[in-house]
Amino acid sequence: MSSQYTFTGQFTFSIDSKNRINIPAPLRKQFSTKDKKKFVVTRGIDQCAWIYPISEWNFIQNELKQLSSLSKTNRIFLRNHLRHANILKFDSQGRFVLPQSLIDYSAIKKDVTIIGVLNKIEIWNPNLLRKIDQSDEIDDQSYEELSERVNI
Amino acid sequence: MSSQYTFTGQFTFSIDSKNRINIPAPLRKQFSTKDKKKFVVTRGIDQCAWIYPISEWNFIQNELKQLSSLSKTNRIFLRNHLRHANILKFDSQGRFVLPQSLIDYSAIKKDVTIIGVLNKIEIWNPNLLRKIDQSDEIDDQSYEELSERVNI
DNA sequence: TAAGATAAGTGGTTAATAGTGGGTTAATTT
DNA sequence: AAATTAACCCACTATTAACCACTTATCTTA
Repeated sequence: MSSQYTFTGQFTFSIDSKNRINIPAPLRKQFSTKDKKKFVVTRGIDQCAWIYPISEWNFIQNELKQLSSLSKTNRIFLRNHLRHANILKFDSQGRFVLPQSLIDYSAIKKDVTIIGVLNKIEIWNPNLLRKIDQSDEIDDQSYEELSERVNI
Repeated sequence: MSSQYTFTGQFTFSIDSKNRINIPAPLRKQFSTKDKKKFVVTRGIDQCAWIYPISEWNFIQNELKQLSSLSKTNRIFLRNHLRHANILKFDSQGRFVLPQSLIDYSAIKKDVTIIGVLNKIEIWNPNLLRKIDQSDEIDDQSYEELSERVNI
């Protein structure tokens, strides 16, 4: 069963003096009535924050349950993924306050770049994203491997 | 399963002061009632913008959903493919506004050349397209390789 | 083939919404 | 009880989307 969410697009917003960030309307509109305005913010694997609608997060949690804690990698991964997860909801203007720990982790100052990546939303420091963009080229070998699994 | 869309032809239109571009009627007429007026504009692999009817795009999205974000290559690939994708619909006159980022990317000024390429539509700066046209000749060797896979 | 009718392409105006900022009250913490 | 934080409300501005209007081209039909 696959996700109902298909976030796309890129937006440049700002974080205000009360650490509030606005969710871009095109993304916010996708939130189903079932999920109300609830979502989870947590650490991304890269240096950014990830946002999952609550139903997505529940699905991910079920996936995570399959990882045995006998493996050290699993233990570390589970810890880091779960301990920084905050269940939030956005206010009547569509904003939420980004926890200080995530502001620090993703080195966010004044501006943020918000991008939709299918079932999640990423919050970036614009400069970091730009840097990643340039350094993280996908090599031909990886493209070859991708092509065997994805037909587009 | 192959696409229902078979866009063909070339048209020269203009972009107006509000960054609106008209979809040529022959192409627009193909949009199925199922797709309403919804489509996706995104970066082409060459220096142009690509338009996919929403059902075409959904197919691509479903393929992308199979990629786990635990892989770094996947994360980069997903981000860069999705962040430039804008879900839009054309207005009652058959136009849409081309996002500024795509205007920049494809170096569009006043005139645009719109061409149908099977399941997608390409938006070009006429000068760029002309230049590509001259430099990107297909050599005999490549034609040979093509001939083994496509029977026309 | 000429004239009317229809559709297509382009331009502008208005009304609604989105993004942002700040203040007030309620809740929680110390 | 004081202080800090979180929820809620109101307001301003800029952008966007819906609407209306005009000109040119194409098609139809007498």
